[in-house]
Amino acid sequence: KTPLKQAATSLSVLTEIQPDCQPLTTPPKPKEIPPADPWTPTSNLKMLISAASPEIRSREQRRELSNNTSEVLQAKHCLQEHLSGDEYEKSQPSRKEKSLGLLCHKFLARYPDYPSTAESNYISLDEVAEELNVERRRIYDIVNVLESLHMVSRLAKNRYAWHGRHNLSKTLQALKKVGEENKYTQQIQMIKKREYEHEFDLDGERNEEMARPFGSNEHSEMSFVELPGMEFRAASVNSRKDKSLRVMSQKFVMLFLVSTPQIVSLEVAAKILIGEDQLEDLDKSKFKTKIRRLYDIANVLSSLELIKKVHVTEERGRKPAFKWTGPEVLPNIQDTKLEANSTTCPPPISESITSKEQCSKNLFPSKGKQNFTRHPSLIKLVKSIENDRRKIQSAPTSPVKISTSTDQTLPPFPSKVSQVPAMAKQEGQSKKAKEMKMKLSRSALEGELPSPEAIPRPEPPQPAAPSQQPTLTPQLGVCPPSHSSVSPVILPHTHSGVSYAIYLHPSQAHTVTTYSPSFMLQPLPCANVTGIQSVNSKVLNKLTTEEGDNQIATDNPTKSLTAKERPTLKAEASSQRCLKRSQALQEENLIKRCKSDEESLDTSVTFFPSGYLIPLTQCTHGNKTSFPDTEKAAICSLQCTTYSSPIAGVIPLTTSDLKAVNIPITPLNIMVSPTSLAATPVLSNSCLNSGDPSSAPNPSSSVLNFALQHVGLIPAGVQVPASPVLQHKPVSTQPENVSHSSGNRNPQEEKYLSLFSLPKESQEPQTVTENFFRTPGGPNTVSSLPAHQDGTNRISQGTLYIPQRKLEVSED
DNA sequence: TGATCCCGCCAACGT
DNA sequence: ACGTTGGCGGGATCA
Repeated sequence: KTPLKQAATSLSVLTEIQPDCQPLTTPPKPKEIPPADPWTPTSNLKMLISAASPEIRSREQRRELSNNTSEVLQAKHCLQEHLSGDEYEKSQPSRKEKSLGLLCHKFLARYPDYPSTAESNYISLDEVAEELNVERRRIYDIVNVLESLHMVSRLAKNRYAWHGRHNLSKTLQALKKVGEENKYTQQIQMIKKREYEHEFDLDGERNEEMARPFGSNEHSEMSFVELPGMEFRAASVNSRKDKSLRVMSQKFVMLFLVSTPQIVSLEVAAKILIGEDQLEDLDKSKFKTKIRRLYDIANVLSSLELIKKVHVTEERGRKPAFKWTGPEVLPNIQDTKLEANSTTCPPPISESITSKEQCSKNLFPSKGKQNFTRHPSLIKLVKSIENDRRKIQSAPTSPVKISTSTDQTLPPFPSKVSQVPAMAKQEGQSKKAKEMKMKLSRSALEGELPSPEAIPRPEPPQPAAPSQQPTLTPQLGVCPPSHSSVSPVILPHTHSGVSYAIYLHPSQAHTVTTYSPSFMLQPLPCANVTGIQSVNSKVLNKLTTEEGDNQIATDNPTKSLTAKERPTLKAEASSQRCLKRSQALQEENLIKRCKSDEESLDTSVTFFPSGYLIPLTQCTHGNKTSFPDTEKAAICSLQCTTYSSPIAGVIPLTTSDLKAVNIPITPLNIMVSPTSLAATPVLSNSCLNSGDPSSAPNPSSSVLNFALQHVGLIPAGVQVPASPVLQHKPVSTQPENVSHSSGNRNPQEEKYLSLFSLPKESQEPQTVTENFFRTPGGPNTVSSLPAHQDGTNRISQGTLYIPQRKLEVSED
């Protein structure tokens, strides 16, 4: 059965790429079949082209495809050349044409990003291997990493189920969480520090310090594969103990999610991954092997557009690294985001399911997808739920230890084994309850929202269902939905086809709902820093739009739908470039201003904690949940103590708490500066924040996480070294994270986009400063906007950043 | 050259 | 015993 290496026929080759979603069934393209020998180089090229073309066709702009695309294009060129003088067939496919990245693209092209729940997308390794004409071994590489992201799950022997990106955000959240728990951030710094030291003192004996394992608390070998929530892998058929690739892939991703400038160099990643298991064996060959593997993983992740390759230039030279380009991962909250313009963007559908913890307002969980796109979805929902349930039941019983996310409380996802039983239990109530709930929520919604269009997702009351769908959102129970004020409002745009996005501070959200849109204009006048920004952004926006750029917000609605189903890739936000520039400028300034060093670092460290107020409420809720019981109990208590001070009314420094609102009224995207809006103190926000699906990640939770880290850190005895250890990243870098991918843009991102719409990002190298000193206010403000994305940023606002090293990141 | 990473041997596993 | 998975690292390619 193993596919013969070269046996594949050209026919099969032609097959791939159908935009259509049905995978296995894709009928062979009738296209022309080269009469002659199937294996001429030409045929290969054709194959490549065919693979590439769909993407090309799509309006791309996005440099996004970056490597892969370019490769394809190159291949194409080659083809042309060859065609003209095809006699001497070039050698075979050329290494590039066989690259894992390309292969992965082809693989991904066969399945929809967001497969409908109903349909079962099965993957047969044999078939795929045959059709793509590669050895099965290669498919394993791809599938393994996809599996680590829960984009596929193994069903049985030669079978996998395709989930697409539905679970992605949940998975990423989980990974982020685990990463945080593992203190990867610290580990990274540690490594950097070491390197740094090495640079200076060449003697570099890796003695004492080097050898010691990171942080005092050995996060034991939590290196297991975690199954974040959802996927319950087919119990029975679990294969060999997961060893590397899968785990490695997850860890690799964690590094991105945890590190601030979301850039991770291979070297660092390899060290961390190695270090984790074995203590230091600086085995060179081992290192090399690790790197090799990382390339494999990186290729797949690149194809998924989650990362992209860049080069980091330090004094030492240029090092290969990767930058996260995937969706921003919110802290635990869930993100039901309110999609401001669901129309335009492919909905992040699955988005995570929220944790029930939040009171979210999920009432309006709009996951964009269904809300606007299709109603009948309800039915589907139910179905999917059932499906999920089924899965759960079948979940493996083997205990997996997952330190991570398992919270017994209401885990955002039902994953851990331990949870399984609970879930099963729920089953009973299951459907019916859900349905009822749905109804309720729906009605509630309708009452609130003027337009019937928005269909609220039904929420399971409890912890629920592991459904992959976004559907299950938060529970009503916690927070009565009734509060429009609290929750972000989505106004379905009824009239004009155009969707608008308005971002408001949570506090104002209700206002919006309640009042006429006219009020929207008010905020604009506000002049704080942010306000200024917003103005600029507006201008920018306009410009961009005119250019015909791919402004997501303005794009035509129809497109989104299509896009959703299509495997194609989205381009990167055009805005990046601008952002980068601005960042660069800022950085420059900053750098000039501060050249401090280690000392400063110390300072910063010290200051860190101070300056933030954390809303109490949240602490209780979300946080609690977030910690795993036992082990972290201690920490937890600590945290609670720390944070419990009643500061409910306080608003986090960050300006970022914006809410997105979709309003039909004005055709413009109006950005309200958060700050201005923020002027009004937020009421009890626990609910607000946490619940708000739309943008802000739950601040408190983020804070907690952050705090956790610190707590752990400090007590841990890991004193913060004077060196480059602290790395909080300036928000500025964040913009890069804007996701282009089809569906996963979250509101925040949207906000971002709107704020800065810039010409698409170029490939020029950008310079990034890892740590710099940041002053409140001032030019940096801009950068702070995106800050709310994670707690860290939020916190960091008051912090000082010291320029540590300047890195140049260049893209290929 | 160094960065990438394809290839496929072959061991661990499942059945 | 045989087929499936998938570590692993040599060494070919690419830049």
